[in-house]
Amino acid sequence: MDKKQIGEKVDQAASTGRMKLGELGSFIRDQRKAARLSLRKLSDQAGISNPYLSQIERGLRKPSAEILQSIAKALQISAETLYIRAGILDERRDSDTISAILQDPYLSEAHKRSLVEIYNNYLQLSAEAPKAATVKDVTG
Amino acid sequence: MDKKQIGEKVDQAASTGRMKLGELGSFIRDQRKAARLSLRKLSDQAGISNPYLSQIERGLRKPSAEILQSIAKALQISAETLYIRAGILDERRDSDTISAILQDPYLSEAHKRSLVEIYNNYLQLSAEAPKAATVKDVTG
DNA sequence: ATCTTTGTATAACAGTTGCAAGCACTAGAG
DNA sequence: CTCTAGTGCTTGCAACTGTTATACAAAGAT
Repeated sequence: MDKKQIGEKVDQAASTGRMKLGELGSFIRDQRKAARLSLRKLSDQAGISNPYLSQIERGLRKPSAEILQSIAKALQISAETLYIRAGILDERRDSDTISAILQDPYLSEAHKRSLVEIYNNYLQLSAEAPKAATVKDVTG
Repeated sequence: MDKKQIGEKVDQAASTGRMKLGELGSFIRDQRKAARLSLRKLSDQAGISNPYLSQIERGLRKPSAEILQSIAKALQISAETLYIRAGILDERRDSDTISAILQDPYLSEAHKRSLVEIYNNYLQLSAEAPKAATVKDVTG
């Protein structure tokens, strides 16, 4: 990888970061408008300064998780929604139930397998259900 | 609420915050030691400076979600674990499995109830599991 | 004994986060 | 028309986050 390619990689990473902040900001602004709130109203309710909220919406600043939490609460949406958009949290997979079972910290491997199997049996009894997912499908 | 009570409230909140950072730091140190890693080794693997990791472990600094993510990855634990301890994420994610079962669009109510019951039975067979969660607990 | 590793202290520093004060503009009321 | 209230943004700044470099004491290894 020569210098030109390294330069391109860096530029790409930088603009990707900015895009993420812009998306988050746009999303917050959209939610705010959907809630019929002015920027000042939302900032008051979230307990943050209105210039700062403005900067966040325009993607100029990267707010901490705490600020995101405050905004989410004021918007009456889940904080996780904002965390996901901010890149703090991963997006849940499609096969939530199996995924949740497999990641449960309190289940043994044997119990996990049993639950997955029971779950798949139940799916087969439901005409509207998708094709039964396997453990392999989930772990990829 | 008179001034004395307000003062006590503020003091309590402040010390609660400090306790939270100390808990997080202790947890990270415990995990590090369980993994038989030196502070310098973990900081290298996490890509953060060792004095900073030391300060985090001693509860002197409040790391960003990104730093927590790096530490979690180096410790091979989920970032969510650290987020919860840092107060970024609610512990209600602990009942992910039940929550996922209940929200699964392809399960009938009867099947949901059955799966939850089986899950709770498995929890009771595990000494380390938390107290069995009920459907009511999850839905709030 | 010496040398290495470990965790911590400290200071200086750069960059970032979030705020307060203030500005420019628009819409509506009188 | 003027004035007021509301709106979103600009700017400068303080505090914080995270780094680097250096140093030290204690523990562990040879």
